[in-house]
This record gives sequence, structure tokens and C-alpha cells, in this order.
Amino acid sequence: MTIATVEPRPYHHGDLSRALIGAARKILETDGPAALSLRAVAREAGVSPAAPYHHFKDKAQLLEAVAHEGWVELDAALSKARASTRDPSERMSNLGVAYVCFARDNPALYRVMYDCSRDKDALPDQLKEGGAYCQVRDTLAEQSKTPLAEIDLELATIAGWCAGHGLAEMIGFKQFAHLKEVLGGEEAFLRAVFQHLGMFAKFAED
Amino acid sequence: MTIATVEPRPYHHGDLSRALIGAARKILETDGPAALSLRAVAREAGVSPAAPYHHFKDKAQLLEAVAHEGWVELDAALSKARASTRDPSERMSNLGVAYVCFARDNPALYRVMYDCSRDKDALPDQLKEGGAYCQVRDTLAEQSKTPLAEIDLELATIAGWCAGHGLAEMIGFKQFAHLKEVLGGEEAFLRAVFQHLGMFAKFAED
DNA sequence: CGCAAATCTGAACGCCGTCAAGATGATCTT
DNA sequence: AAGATCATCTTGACGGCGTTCAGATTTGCG
Repeated sequence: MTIATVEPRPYHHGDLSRALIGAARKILETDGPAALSLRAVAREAGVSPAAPYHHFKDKAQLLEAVAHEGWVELDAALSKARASTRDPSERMSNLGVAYVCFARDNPALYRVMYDCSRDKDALPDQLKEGGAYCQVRDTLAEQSKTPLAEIDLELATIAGWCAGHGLAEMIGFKQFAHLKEVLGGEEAFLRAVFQHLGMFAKFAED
Repeated sequence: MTIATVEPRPYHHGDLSRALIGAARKILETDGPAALSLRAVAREAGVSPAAPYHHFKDKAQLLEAVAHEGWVELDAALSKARASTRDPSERMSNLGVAYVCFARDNPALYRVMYDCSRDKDALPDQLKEGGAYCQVRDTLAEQSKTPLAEIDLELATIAGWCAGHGLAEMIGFKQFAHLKEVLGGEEAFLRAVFQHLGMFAKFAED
């Protein structure tokens, strides 16, 4: 697996931090979260099992670095979706689809992102400081005909975020295969579910 | 020889399967999912590390049994919430709150439930056969003024379930502490988020 | 009663996360 | 240029993990 035989890496790696993060992501994509051990990461990077400890306090801290990359990339994906159209309602819809598709296309990374958040009982602050969360909120605000109260804006953003996350976690379940087929594809299914959020919500009004 | 030892469990336990599930749940509640090793479960049940293998194929299968108990209990919690009132809209609202509160009060169990589902790429079939999922769907159907098409009913149920799950996973995050305070408690926060689902959804319409 | 099946134990394997001690290389001082 | 210092990497070890296997113990059935 290692290329060390051909060109023996110098004793000092050069940029092991980044290499370890890359190795971790490769393992995640290839073999899933269950296979992601610190030793496997070190192996993949061609270093000894103890080497990572000179760059990360422990395994959790390496995972945090991986998760951070994930949030940045989710941010980029949402930015792209947001810029994809000028039609207000289409923009919001695209944003939701983009969120779920990111999770579907990077399932292991997405898992690590939320596992780390749960360990800290908090989402990354970056989200509320110009990050992905703001994109949802701002898109909501832009497209509201009447200006939204600050608190309504926040609550609606949370509601949408929760729905997106929930759908992202469920999208792969076999039970939905039939609906995806009936509705003509996964994206159509996603949009249909988002549309029906309102149907659920109206019963929640006091 | 068998006279006065402390409390010598007979060589054969009697009902080790159930004892193991109970031990697992105790460890989950006490020390969280990270501490839930098969060896720890065996220790808690007072049995050797290899004993569980006579009752469960492997660790995953024991967790599945624990998860099953969780789904049954979630089912019961939703039943109770559903029967708590006759006011249609209040009933639906209570159902959502009950779902999230179950997750909040049994965080480790809730985690195991979805971890098992993800490993199998499917929710338990029981859910769609008279279980918790049906309670949400039927409550939706009962309360719709105009009869809902089958597919709309299903999509709305999924939408609500996803929102509930998403909120259940986020409810503990520090970022929401401020809102809970402003809105006067956690339950008020939950209801407010559910109400705002509609505000998000209207932009998802094509 | 005798014997097969079910159940539990003890010891072992390879993996894991982590740490301490020592080897190696790069950088800075003089 | 020489030596000292510091960051980096390795080796080896520890305890804990999931799992397996051979053997001990008990139960239940003929």
C-alpha cells in the first residue's frame, strides 16, 4: 500500500498534518467510518502509529480537522447552489437539494461532521459566522415578501436545517426506494418531501 | 462447596439474553455509547467475555436487540402523546414534542436505534406495520379537512419524521440555548420550530 | 441412568488508542 | 563550520477491544 519502497520518504515527512487528514478522508471514502482507525491512517500515510501524536492531541482532534474540511466543503456546495439561479423559490429549493446531495455523496464525511459536533454539544461556530447556516438564513430572508422578524428568521432557518439533516440521514433507507421511483428520481423525491413540510407544519400551529 | 460463597450465580444464568440487553441499556444510560463494549456488558451481567456469543451472533446483533426495545418504547411514547388530547392540531403538535423528548431523554438509546438502522440501510419494518411511523401518518390523515392522496400522506409523514429526527439530533446543541430561554423553555422552542417548518416549505414549491 | 445439547469459562489472536524513550534530521547560535 | 537545540519520527510497550476455540459444567431428553 505504501510507496515507501520506491522512494523512501525522508525521515521528516514535510507536511504530515495535511497528509494525515488526506489519508483519513481516503479511508473514509474507500472503507467507511468503521475502518477509520488512527493506525490505519498512519499506515496509509506511511508513518508509524505514534507519528500522528506530534500533530494531533488524539484521534478525536484529527477527526475534528477532517470535519472542519467537511463543513468548508458543504459551505462551498451551498454557495454554488445558491448562485445557480435568480428565481427566489427555485433558489431555496436548490439549496435544500444541494444539502442533502452533499450528505448523500459524502456519507462518511457527513457522519464525522455531526459526530464531532455531538461530542462538543455544538455545531461549529463558523456556521453562524458567514457559513452554511447563514446561507440558508439569508436565502430565506431575501425571498420573504414581507420582512421577517429576527426570531422568525432564525426559527425558520433551524426548521429547514433540521428537515434537511433529517432527510439527509434517511435518504438512503430502503423504505424510500419505491417513492423515489414513483416520483421519477431522487431529486424529485427530495423536492416533494420539502414541499410537504408545510403540510405537516400547519397542524403544529396552536 | 456451594455453601457460603458470596452469591454464586448458578453456572447457567437462566435468562442471559435478557440480562445482557438490560446490562447494555444500563451502561448506555450511565456511561454513554462510547463505553458500550461487549466485554463491559458481559462484566455488568457477571459473565465471561465469551458468554454473549451463545446468545448473539456478534456485538451488532446485541445492539439490534437493544434498538428494538427502543423502537417499541418510542412507539409507546407516541401512543401516549396521541391519546393525550382530542384537539386535532394539538394532537399533532404533541406527537412531535413527544418524539423529540424521547430522543432527549434517551440520547444513547436513540443513537443506537439509528446506528443500527443505518447499518442496514433501512428503518425497522415494524415502524410501517402499526408502529410509530403509522401513528404520525394516521394522525395526519385524521386531521386533514380534505382527504389526502395516499402519496401526499406518505410524503408529509416522511417530512414530519425527518424534521422530528433532525430536531432531535440538534436539540442539545449549545447554539439553541439562547432561543430556548427567549421562548420560555424547551417545549416552547420545539413547538416554535415545528410551526416554522411551513415558512421554509413554501419556498420549496415549484 | 446415560448421553447429547446447551451453556459458560479461560486462554489466545490480532486489532485498537495511547504513551514513554530513544533515534534522526533541521534549524539556530556562535 | 561546529555544536546545541528542537521538532519530528520510530520502536516497543500497556491495557482494552471483538472474536474464536477447546474444554468444563449443567440441563434435558431418551
